Amino acid sequence: MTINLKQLSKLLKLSPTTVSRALADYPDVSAKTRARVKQMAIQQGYQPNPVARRLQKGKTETIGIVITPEQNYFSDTFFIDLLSGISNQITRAGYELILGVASDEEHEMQSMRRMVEGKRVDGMILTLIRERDPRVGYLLDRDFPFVLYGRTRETRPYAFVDMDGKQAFEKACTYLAGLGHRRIALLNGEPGFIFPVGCREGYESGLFLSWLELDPDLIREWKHKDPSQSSYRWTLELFKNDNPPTAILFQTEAVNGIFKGLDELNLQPGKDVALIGYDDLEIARIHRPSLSVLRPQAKEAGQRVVNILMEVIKGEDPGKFQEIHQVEMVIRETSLPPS
Amino acid sequence: MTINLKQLSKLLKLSPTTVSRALADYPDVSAKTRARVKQMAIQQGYQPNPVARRLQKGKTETIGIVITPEQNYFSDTFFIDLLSGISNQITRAGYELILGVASDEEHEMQSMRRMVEGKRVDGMILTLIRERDPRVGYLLDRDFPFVLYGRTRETRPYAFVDMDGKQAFEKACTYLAGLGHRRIALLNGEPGFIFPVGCREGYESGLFLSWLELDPDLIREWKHKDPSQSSYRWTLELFKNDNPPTAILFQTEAVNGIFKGLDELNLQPGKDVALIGYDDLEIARIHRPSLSVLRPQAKEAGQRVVNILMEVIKGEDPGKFQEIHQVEMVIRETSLPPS
DNA sequence: AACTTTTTCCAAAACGTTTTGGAAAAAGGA
DNA sequence: TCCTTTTTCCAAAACGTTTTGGAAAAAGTT
Repeated sequence: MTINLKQLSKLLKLSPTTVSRALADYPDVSAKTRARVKQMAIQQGYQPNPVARRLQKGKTETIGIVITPEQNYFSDTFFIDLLSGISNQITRAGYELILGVASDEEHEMQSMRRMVEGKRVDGMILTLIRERDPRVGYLLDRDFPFVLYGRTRETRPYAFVDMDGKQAFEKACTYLAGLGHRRIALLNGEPGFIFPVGCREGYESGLFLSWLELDPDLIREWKHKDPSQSSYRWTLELFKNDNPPTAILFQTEAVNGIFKGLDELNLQPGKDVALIGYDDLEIARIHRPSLSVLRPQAKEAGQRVVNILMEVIKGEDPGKFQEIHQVEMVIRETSLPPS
Repeated sequence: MTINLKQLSKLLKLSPTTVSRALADYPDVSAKTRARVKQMAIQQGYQPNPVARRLQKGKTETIGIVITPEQNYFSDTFFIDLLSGISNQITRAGYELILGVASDEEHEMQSMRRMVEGKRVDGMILTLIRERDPRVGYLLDRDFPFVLYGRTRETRPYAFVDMDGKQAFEKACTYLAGLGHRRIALLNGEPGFIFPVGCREGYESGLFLSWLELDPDLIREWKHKDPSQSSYRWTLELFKNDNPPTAILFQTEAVNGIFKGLDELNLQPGKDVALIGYDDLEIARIHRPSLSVLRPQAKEAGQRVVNILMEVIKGEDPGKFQEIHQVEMVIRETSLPPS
């Protein structure tokens, strides 16, 4: 069960060197002994001790990620899908994923530094990226391998996988305009993070392409810590406008607050107000009427992040890996023409 | 930055032995040199290479956990709170938390075996426990340290931290009965998992203590994979009863389906039907009327799990560590007397 | 002063791999 | 047969710690 290389080689009457090389498919061990070694290894359930291998190889075979619960990141399926893609791909590479949970920005940095400076990981994965993200500068400064899920303001080249939020919101916006909506509101995510920036760009571009005016009164931002509460208040406020919107674009995370607000205003989602959310959370499918959404492929993105990180760890130029993934639109019941 | 012990000892004109022992506060190094060593270590930013230490110590200093996304485990704050408590405590101990994400029961086992048989962890944390859980037998068979968050059917002693679901549901049930409710329904979690068992026991005990009859028509179970959909159907079905309930106990996870069902039946939550959910998710606080809940202290539980696991790894008898934590009841707006 | 005890330090071994740099054995070529 | 090349194997070193088992130096005792 817990046999090691020396014992295995004794059993085979071979040197540890040969056994090690046989298992690693080196060409300088004969096919016959290689087969014999492999068979015995399986029979004895031999698995090389990862800690010893790491020491010798000078690698930790480990990737780090730090998540923060205060931001409602785990709500529903999106993040776990991303994590699932990451985890599976890391396992496939024979690596380990170590997880840090930090309560705020400061602890987030602290947790990352422990991993990096403590030589506990070979690379980092960063999520929930801010517009100016100190983590990116930190990692670039010490030339440490990392990949972002998202983007940030940084002139030096770095690797990232991002969803094309701009294109997604542009698509949703022009779609609604095509249906005849003229007053389209944007309930955007918290300023400071990078994602809402793209959403806004796409929204404005969509308006422009549809020959619609941008009305600042139709744009608001909710708080990450409390998406429902802030979006609820914001929805009420929005319809005090004497020329209220007939459609709203938003992140699905905030949908409970919007539904609540519309309900209070006696407005029916889909019928009186068209809605398209970003992220296909469970609530979107379950709600009646079901919510039209923009659906990012989180699992695939997670896998790409890992594959890229492996290349960067190998020494490839991070600047070569900058991927922007398209986002599909799922039309359900809340994206009707204005009544 | 990346100085190692040998280099540090050269700088100090001491042997690596002495430096190592000085940093570890061994008594056989003089106070003077200890101070000198520590100061230089800080100045040079020396941190012992964890991989090398692990090899020498014969420990991985790593704890494993496997989560499964298909079950809606990550919904909202509960699980991330648990994970947060676990992670923080593990870091405090100088350990690492490695995470596996498995899509189903089979991969869950596979991921765990890789950690255990691949000597990648010193101990396992298990969550989302089934009534008969093969993971527990597996770990007990090979005498591998682990702690459950939850319980299972197993005669051999093992360590666990569990919430007192029985007491919680009993408390909620007698509370509702005390308000005058005579028809109290239970919308329980999926059979096969351990948690609904306790909920049911508490529910039945609560009825008994309140001199109420148990009516099997008032008990249903929803599916883990799709809590909202199944609980929605179940809610509609429940009120076809010619003697419908005036109150429902359930896991908050399923609340969207219940709200949806009640809405369709033109029943107002809180007013026409009293509701108490288990788990204080965001939706519970945000909803109007706000949802009365049973609130488990997930973070504290996570910390206890880790502390216990550390003891078990040290060789303590796991049977000594069996904790059942009380659950507090938070009365909000959905637990009024029957109208 | 001579002996004992305590304090302070360190060389060497060990943890379990992989890699380096040959060496022995087999095969091929003349 | 003898020399060269190729194939097959392995001893030793290395990765960076901690621990073991002293040894030297200092302090204390008589």
